[in-house]
Amino acid sequence: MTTIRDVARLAGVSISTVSLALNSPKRVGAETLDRILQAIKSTGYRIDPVAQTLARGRSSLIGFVSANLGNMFFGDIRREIEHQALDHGYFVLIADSSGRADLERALLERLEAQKIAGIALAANGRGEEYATFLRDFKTPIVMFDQKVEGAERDFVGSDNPLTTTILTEHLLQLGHRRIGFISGPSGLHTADERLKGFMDTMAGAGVDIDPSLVVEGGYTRTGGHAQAMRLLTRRDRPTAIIGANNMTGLAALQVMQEMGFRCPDDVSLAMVDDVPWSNVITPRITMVVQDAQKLGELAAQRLLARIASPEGAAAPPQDFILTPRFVRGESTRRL
Amino acid sequence: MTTIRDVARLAGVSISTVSLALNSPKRVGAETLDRILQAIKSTGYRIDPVAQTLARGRSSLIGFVSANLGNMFFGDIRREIEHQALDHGYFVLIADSSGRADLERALLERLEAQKIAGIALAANGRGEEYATFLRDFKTPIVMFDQKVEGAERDFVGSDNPLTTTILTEHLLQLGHRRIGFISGPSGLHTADERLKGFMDTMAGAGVDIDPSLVVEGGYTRTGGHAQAMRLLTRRDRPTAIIGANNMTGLAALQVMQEMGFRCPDDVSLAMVDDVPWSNVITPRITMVVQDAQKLGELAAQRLLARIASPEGAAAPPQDFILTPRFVRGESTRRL
DNA sequence: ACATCATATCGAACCGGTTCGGTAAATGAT
DNA sequence: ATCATTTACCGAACCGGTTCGATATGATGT
Repeated sequence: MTTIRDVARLAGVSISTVSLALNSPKRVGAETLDRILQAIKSTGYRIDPVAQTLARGRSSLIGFVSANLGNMFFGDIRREIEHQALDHGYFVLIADSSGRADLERALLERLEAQKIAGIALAANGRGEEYATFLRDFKTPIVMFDQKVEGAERDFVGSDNPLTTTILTEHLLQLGHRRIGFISGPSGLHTADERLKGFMDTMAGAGVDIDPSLVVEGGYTRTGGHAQAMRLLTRRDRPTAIIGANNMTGLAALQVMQEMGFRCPDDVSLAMVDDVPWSNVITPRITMVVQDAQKLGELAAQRLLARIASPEGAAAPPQDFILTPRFVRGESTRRL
Repeated sequence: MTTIRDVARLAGVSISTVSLALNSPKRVGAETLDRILQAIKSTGYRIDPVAQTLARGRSSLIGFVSANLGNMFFGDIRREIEHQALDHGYFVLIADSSGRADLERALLERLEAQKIAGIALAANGRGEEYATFLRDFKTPIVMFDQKVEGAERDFVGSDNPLTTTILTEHLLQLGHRRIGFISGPSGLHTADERLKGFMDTMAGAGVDIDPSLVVEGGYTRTGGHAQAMRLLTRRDRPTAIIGANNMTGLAALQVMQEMGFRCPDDVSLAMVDDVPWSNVITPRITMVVQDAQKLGELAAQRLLARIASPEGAAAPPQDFILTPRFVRGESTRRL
């Protein structure tokens, strides 16, 4: 492996001059610069990113931490961030927390130890203490999807109450009153907001909510399945179900199929977020989708800006809230 | 940040002794070791992985490079590798090549510059020259899914010819003769093998193959969609279609739905590999699935073994071929 | 009691860069 | 012609570890 010293020797300059030539070429004499570049060419010199990181105290890696890469929603965001990062010379280190707050925290500390330049985080930790942890983190963090109150970080997300408000209004308009709601993990930002969107809309329409129809599916397939099963085995089962995310929504559909209910004839269904092959699923599910690509784009821009310059780093944290889009399917029918 | 020197000072020993205590504790006196550990505790010292990497010439990062993280198949493998890597103190750096060979190569070189400990690779590059590139790579590589002939690396994959052999025999038994085959990118290992499995089985059964029914869908959704469209708009369309992977298989189903064909009544369908929500897709698709988890497990074990010891590193490359499993759905019918 | 050997610890070189203070030459001001 | 300032480059310290040869001490063999 050729080092900066080899280049310096060949070009007949000191190593500090080579370093200078690499980092701020204009501060080096034109002719000297030429010789150095020539030497670099002929030796095939590649800068060692590890040594550079050690010396600079900062690497050119960006971390991406989320709960579930398998979920298309996070996958799309990841793709977009990765794309932009590569454009700016950054490499993306991806880590999957599996939704476990303790693991997530360990991952973040590990990333920090790697002197990572910045982190895009869909947080799963919660609470005062976690917010403090995030706030005091020295590495720039841009949070997406999940907002942690008190973390005082940039946040990119969707209008979550609106997602379920739209779905609930849609079902109310179709005449549904007994609506089951499979919520996400209570305490999680999006889960609480989506639940609130549902509750408020129901209350706003003067419809009583049967509390036993509001269950917690934890945003997971298995959780959604279990809770949908509970809802649908009741004698007084709901006429419609809302899944607070794609996993729980589809899990509900699966339960309907397993139990021989037809959707939407027997039970209507609506959910938040899309999945990759939704258009070959029968019936086409009515949903509210977030613009994952746009979210990723914003998150990446924000993070790169913070990393790039001291001014960017000093800017006050800002929230970016996108409006989700309603996609009508055939999984809901008029009562 | 506290460094090893702080610990040394506090424990009243030299920094080399601290390093020794950390790396081979048994070579340090019991009492000294105690003092050092105590000093580490009280200072909250964490070793700096970057400095360690620079000094050692090797990091504790493992790279995972594949074409498409969104595809559940790769996602499952990733999860398994990540899991095992974390258990052994390694961090997984994930990179998505989007199936582009040039990008993949750049990623690999970049990972190597990071002095990564090892790489799990689902290769998309092909050809003699690429094989040489992989063979001469200094970092341990374990390839999975896609085998590159001549790379002389460990390989973990499935019996690919068997995947399509099983599906083809199944369709032949049901009386199908005009079978459309949507292949993967020609030149890609699994694609070629799966195509061969189809061709050989047809030939073995004495059935003539209409070459125009064999199309290249490139393993992608869009490619599969376009080719399925071509197959299904023909006057003499096939009675059954095989998708060489999950993307192209589902794309074919989508085309059928768009064109108003019913599956399996009008056209039968079978494919290789599963997708996350296949059990809510109507009809349940007949498929041959690989054991992704097992593949990931084997790949991780192999890679960790190579990384761990010089003996492991020296072991001759070995192939691990798993047998795929047939899952009968309702997407194929007797003619 | 003396040579031999293992054990515990240390000092210094090294990994490959960055950065800052300093010097010598060139440029500009007066 | 003299002094001030800029420009181009260098030397050395530093980032935070690892590793190896050297040294001092104590144990073993005879």
